[in-house]
Amino acid sequence: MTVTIYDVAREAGVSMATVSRVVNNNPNVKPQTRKKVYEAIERLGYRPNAVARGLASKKTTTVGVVIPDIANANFAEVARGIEDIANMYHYNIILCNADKRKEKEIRVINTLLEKQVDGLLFMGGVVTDEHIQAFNTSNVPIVLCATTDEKGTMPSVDIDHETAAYDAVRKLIGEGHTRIAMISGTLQDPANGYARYQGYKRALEESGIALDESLVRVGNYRYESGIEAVQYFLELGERPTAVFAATDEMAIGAIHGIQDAGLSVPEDFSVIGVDNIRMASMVRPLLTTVAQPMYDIGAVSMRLLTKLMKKENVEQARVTLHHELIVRNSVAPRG
Amino acid sequence: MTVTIYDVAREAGVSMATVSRVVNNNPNVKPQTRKKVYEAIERLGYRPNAVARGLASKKTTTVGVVIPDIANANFAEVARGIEDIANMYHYNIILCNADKRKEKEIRVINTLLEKQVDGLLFMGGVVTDEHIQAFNTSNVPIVLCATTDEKGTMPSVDIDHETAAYDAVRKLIGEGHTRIAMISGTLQDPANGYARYQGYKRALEESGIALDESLVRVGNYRYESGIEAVQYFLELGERPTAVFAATDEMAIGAIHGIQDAGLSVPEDFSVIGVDNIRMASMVRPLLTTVAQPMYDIGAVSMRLLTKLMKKENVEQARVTLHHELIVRNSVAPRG
DNA sequence: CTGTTAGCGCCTTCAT
DNA sequence: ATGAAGGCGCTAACAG
Repeated sequence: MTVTIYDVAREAGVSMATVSRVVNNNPNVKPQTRKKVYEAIERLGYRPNAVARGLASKKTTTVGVVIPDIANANFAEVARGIEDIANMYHYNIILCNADKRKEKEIRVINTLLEKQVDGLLFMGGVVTDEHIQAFNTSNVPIVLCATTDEKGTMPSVDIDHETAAYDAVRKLIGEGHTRIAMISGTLQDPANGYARYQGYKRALEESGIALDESLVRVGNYRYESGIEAVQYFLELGERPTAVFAATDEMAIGAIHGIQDAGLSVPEDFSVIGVDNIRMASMVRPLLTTVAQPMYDIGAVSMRLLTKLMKKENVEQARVTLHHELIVRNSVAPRG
Repeated sequence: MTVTIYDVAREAGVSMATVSRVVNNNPNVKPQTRKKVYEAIERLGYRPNAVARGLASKKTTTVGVVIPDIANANFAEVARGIEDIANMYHYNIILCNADKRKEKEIRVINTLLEKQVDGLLFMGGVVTDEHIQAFNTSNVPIVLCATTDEKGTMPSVDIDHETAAYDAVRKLIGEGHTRIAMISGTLQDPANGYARYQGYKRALEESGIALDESLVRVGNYRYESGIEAVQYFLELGERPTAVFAATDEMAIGAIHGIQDAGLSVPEDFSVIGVDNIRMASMVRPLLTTVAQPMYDIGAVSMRLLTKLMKKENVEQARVTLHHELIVRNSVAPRG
């Protein structure tokens, strides 16, 4: 049924070892022999069995990527960065989704490890002690991609979320706003949640603006929660004039919530987000936001992983990439 | 270094076979023995090696999913359907992206086959003869998911794109529109391209509306091409009053292009799309569109694949799921 | 209910 | 430059 290396060897009149060599591009094969083997492979339609190869060589040349949330808009771009570098180093990558459920994330990590991947990328979710515990059972390197662990013990590639938020709010303050609301993520989320909230607080503090807790709403990162938050803000006695959303998707919800109430962005209300998802350019007005270098986050984390897999020594295992304010049309000076 | 089934056997004072049995939930093990083995596993931190297991059993309990375009908005929802069913049948799924490049799609298919997946899902891309040829070298079942091959030789799960387009255009006609433009996909794409164009033509024909080729623009499925198309329409002497876009993303581009020109949707211009991507509800006005049952497409195709993998006999290997018109706010009667 | 024994398809020394 | 042979870690009959 299935044709094996042995069949090819017989067909070509050589030994299995030789076939193995040509399949693996080992230079120690006479060109003529190589040709014979290739012909036999062609004739028989031989396809190497990666499972057997993995068992024998103890390497699978594949890295597993766990995606806590496949619907996350950042994901595709990060994945592209990962893949480009992976291809460059001849690794296959396999993606596994975990639906944002911690239990499933752990399960997926274990599945990938059982499959003997040569390395693991954990992308953009919250990293708990349970995760760390699962990571610790691994004897292949793991790097966090677009996230970090609080303790800072794992290799990781991410931006400085606190400063990103800080810069966004500074932009609003720079335009003269003082009543600045925030639509936050859950504060249990260190990166997209807590850190961004801290950045908001710091920017206000530095400008001598008192923090007004009634101006902070916790959302769930989704569009709808942006709408809800803004509806709440609009009913406040003393309305804010600007809102900082911890993610673009919530920022876009905010824009629409404001527009649905008959107000205009940015004339009546300025809105700024973080992430620079593709949709930020697919909304009216175009969203002003702080861009994360998604592609680079993916590329750099994969590059870091290749080094770790090759046991090259890396100077800096926690890298922080730069974010950038993207000025578009959703922020205006206070009227 | 790595602990194997053999180590566990020694530690528990049983044979490898017994350890294998408990790991695989074979009922033929005395509870007491089972307990001993579990304890040994715990003590040693044993993790089964899926590669070795795959080689020995000739099954990997994993199915590969090739994703021609990871940025495609439908993808996440389809993937969710696939996964839910896969979990139900205890299959792991591994995703492989191919960046919409045919050459890479073929490569990914081969990689997955080399990895000895038990089945393959090819999701939503154009299926060429080269694809078919690659599929034919497989000795595991393959099903097309959210796409079909022209010849109709492969198992597949999809909607009827021609009728979906037809229904969308009928809706426009029902509202009194007669000058109806279309933003099409590339006509080489049988499903999202050609079939939807055919549906457009049929709807016009049936209503006695002459096809005006100047009202058809070919886009590339992306937002920007929706904007461009509509800019072109707006410069026409006799403007259309409604536009049918072959995909929601182009439809949303159309909405914004119209708005950017100072006109209103749907007052000045009706817009309808196909797909019902999540963003269709994240735009103003909300997009009227024809919904594809993405989750179901994923779920049904995975279910079909499980049957094929178990060699159960399936009555109908090409299934067509129903689409549905979702009336929202982007279509109005002709003014 | 448990142990023994062959492989699964390939890589990898070690000879030659 | 090539071949022979011993595993890699596990499953699957087959015996008992």
